[in-house]
Amino acid sequence: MLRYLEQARLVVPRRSSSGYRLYGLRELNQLRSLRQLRSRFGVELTDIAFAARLRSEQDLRGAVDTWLAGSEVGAADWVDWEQRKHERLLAA
Amino acid sequence: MLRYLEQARLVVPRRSSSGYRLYGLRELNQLRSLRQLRSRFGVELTDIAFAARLRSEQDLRGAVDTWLAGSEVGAADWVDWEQRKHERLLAA
DNA sequence: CCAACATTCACATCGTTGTGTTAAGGTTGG
DNA sequence: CCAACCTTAACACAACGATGTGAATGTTGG
Repeated sequence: MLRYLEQARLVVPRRSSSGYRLYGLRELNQLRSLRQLRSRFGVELTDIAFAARLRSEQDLRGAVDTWLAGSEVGAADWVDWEQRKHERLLAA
Repeated sequence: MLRYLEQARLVVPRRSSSGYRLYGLRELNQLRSLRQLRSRFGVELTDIAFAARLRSEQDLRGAVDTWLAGSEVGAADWVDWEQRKHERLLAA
């Protein structure tokens, strides 16, 4: 999993001269808070990727905002959706 | 696909008395702009779901912002990621 | 030197996303 | 009435996300 997160550039440890991954305080904190984000909010990695894009890509943010406004998607709908996903999980 | 979008509550047409889906101008616009969002920005449906959550769930937005700030993930990294995904697709 | 670690690479698995297909049947315009 | 639509339900499926497992090999503290 750590390798996966590294490849996704989410938590990238430094390397020792012989290639060993060195996890410092910074990385441990990232890992802990990342786990919190995921368990408490059901956030997925692609979601974080998207959040990062939203804050840096101006026109993307505009387009998304426009879409959301134009379609009156109350967040309640989406919460419902995520919730049903959860329920399906629990049913197994 | 239309059924899928309806179930995901993204584009929900009205129904005739006998259950037929009635797509009006509003829905057609939603479909067109949705397709643009996807093709131009590589946005996925879960991303839009997440954007909707971000704008309504205060504490979630805070948590994500904190995480992004604390880990100095330049958006360039994520763009890279998405780009490699694309390249892999094209390679097939 | 060697046991206990680490590394990469490759593969396996399970659920989700986004699509399409087919079957069995209801609605409707002409 | 009937052909041409629509509906739901069920299944199929490739790609991706998130995770684990194993083999073959390198590093290191004592």
